[in-house]
Amino acid sequence: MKSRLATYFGIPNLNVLKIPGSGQQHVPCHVGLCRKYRMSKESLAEQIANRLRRDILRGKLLPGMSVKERDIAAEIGVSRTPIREAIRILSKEGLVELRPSRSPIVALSDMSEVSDQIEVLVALEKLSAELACKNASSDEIKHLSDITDYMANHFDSTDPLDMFEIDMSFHTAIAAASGNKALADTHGTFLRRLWRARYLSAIQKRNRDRVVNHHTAILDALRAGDGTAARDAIDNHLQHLARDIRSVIEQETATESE
Amino acid sequence: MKSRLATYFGIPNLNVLKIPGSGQQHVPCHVGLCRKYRMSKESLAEQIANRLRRDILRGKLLPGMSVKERDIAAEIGVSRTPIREAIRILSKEGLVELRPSRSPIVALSDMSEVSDQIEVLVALEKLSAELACKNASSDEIKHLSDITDYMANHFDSTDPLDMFEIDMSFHTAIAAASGNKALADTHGTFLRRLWRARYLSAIQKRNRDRVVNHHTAILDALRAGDGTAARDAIDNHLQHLARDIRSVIEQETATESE
DNA sequence: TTTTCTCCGATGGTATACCATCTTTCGCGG
DNA sequence: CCGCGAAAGATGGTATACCATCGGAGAAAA
Repeated sequence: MKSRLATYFGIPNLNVLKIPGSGQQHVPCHVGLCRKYRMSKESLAEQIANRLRRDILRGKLLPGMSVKERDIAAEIGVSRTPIREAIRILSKEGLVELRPSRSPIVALSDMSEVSDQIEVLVALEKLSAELACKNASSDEIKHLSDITDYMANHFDSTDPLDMFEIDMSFHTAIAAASGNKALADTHGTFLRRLWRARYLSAIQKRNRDRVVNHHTAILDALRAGDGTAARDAIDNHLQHLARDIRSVIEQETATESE
Repeated sequence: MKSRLATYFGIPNLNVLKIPGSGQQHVPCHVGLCRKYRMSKESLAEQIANRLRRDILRGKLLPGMSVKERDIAAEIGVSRTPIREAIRILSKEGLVELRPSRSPIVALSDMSEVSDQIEVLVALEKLSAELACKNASSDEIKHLSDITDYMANHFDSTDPLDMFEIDMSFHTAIAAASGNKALADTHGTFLRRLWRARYLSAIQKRNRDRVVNHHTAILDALRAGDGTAARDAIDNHLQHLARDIRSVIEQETATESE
């Protein structure tokens, strides 16, 4: 019997053959085989964290739901140890909330928390843009340019979710172009935390021209190496985003309290 | 026999009585007793993380040293499980570096990384100050004022390490006064990451007047609710700090390569 | 019927055992 | 003497077992 984990991650039969109740004595090490067969260099815990993160961000696990170690372990077919570790990873990212001697729950972010996070994200991204003006390589600029072009040309013919991810990659690329790793990491953390709110907003408030214009303005400032203009362009872009997110959340909470 | 952990954390005899080799069957739960006796609400892993964090930041564990789960577990007298978790916590804070299938090592922050982190810290603290202008309560302002007064009056008669921690609390208090929890948390993370570099710099470049003047300027801006002035004052203060840190690190690396 | 208390099940925390991998060292052949 | 390979030790990754705690269900008392 092939474990659900194997199925989920597309690991072939030769790997992770698990007979329920047989213990783990003769089961090959996942990581080891993964590495040997060049399948995955992540530890089980990281893979599980990725899986749970996606489930949370996509809404399969809703805010407030409890995340039980044993249940998830049984569902995936691994022991509790890597599940625990995955949950800790997600808690550090702010996606789940640990409670002493209780099940962790999927973090429920109210409006004020989301607003706070947006505020920080804006500051980080403005700094990213400013630094990118000095440090971005021509390749990185081209990458940003390609993303913008693609969005302009395929906005209406692409799945909204895909387009959303492309949009995200634009912002991630700016953070990367800053050349400041600590900044890019932290920026990425906040982007992930806001993923769900951004996603909900993005699929509702689709506005090709606005997005493309904003991105173009940012790109122009980066090309010109004008730090102040880049900050302003980012600020303008994200203030619109913040407004959209707020309106979506208000709408969502209003629906819930009906 | 009292375990070293108990000794280390000042936990009295009734708690965490551990007979080496006796297993854990009849040993009371640390957390439980801790809570019952109002001793500590932290889990073992968190306590260990705190201990290791201090050891790293104070220089007992030097950058580049390996952090072996088994050794630490044996030294403290607990199992590897909470040690693992503690190490993960520290890795998320950037204090230790995880390596696949290798011992984690204490993060060695070269100049460029520290510079990057300072850059982010400055941005976060400028935002904190700006927000604090709007959101700080009179109590919070008074707290900041008290800290500044204390530093002015006791700078030379206080242990440099204590004075350093007081200085840190000034900056933490500003972040808290922003009213933005996500911001305060992230700011705290960067402050911790830079603890060692800041500490080394602080004990070398003691300059009462400069620090007090800077803090006073920041405080005045906060009182006036002048966001721009607050940002500038913070920026000025931290640019001096950055310069000091850089010079200390240059000096340190020069000494090492002798 | 309501309230309180007790007990048990669910769940997270910790300890221990085992496995895969990597590193290092030692031995053998050139 | 040198280089290569195999075996053993060190170390992180995972599985499993046990314990303390907490909350709710059910019983007992008001």
